[in-house]
Amino acid sequence: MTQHFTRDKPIYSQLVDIICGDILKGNLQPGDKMLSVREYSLEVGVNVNTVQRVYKELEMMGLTDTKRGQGTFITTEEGRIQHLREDMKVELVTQFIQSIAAFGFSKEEIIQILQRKEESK
Amino acid sequence: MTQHFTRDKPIYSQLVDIICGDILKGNLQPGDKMLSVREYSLEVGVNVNTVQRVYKELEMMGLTDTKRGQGTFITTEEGRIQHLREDMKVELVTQFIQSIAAFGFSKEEIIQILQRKEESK
DNA sequence: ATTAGTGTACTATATAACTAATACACTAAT
DNA sequence: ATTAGTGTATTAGTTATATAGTACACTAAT
Repeated sequence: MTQHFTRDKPIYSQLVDIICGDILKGNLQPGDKMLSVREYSLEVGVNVNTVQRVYKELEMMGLTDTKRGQGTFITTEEGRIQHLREDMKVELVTQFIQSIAAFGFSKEEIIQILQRKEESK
Repeated sequence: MTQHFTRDKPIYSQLVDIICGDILKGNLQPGDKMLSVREYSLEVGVNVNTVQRVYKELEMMGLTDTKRGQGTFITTEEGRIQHLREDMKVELVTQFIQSIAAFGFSKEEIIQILQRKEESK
């Protein structure tokens, strides 16, 4: 079950994004035990150290709790998840607005296209 | 006049973006002579080779014409610029939609925020 | 006490991306 | 022919990323 990665971004970073997405979408619920670093490294076909870095990032973001010897678990403090959700939203939108301004598009012009687009699920 | 760059993206790439923006916004007009690689390298405080890479990219994108010994000029084929404009627009929106889907946001939710945001110029 | 499963730390290596320094080559004007 | 201004090529060094291998440390179950 190897994953496909883009080359414009480090693998560990893409994995963080994927897991964040799974948490925000509820695929990973508070309290859920995550795969061990070794299991997950096999699952996605990367080195253990890469996964370790992913898990470290997630813990620094406050999204996971690591219990040495037991495993890594999705945080049960749902406030943190909601917080992440809001932060993500704002950051995404802010960056997007910066981009469209940098390239000389108007907000209205963009919203128009956005509304016409199919929702990609 | 040194520029400030972010560290999550190569300098050359940021410079390409800036120049693309200037072209799309009309700050750089078709036929305009660009700064020489050496001038521009001083202007933004990076190495000549970095600028060279920027100019190479721009030429590959069809946005500039390079005349060895004379300089680099904004293309006079305005169709290319319009083409770039459309491509940029679609790409920006597409990537954005992918992101918001990956993190589990709905399009409507995002458009709402987008509309409330100030236009950042 | 032992064992299996977990996260963690460390060192080393390979590779690619990025940047830098320097030298080369073309063009136009004098 | 020379010179100043241009783009181009080559080589080298730095950094980030990813990987590999190995060893360590904690926990729970037996």
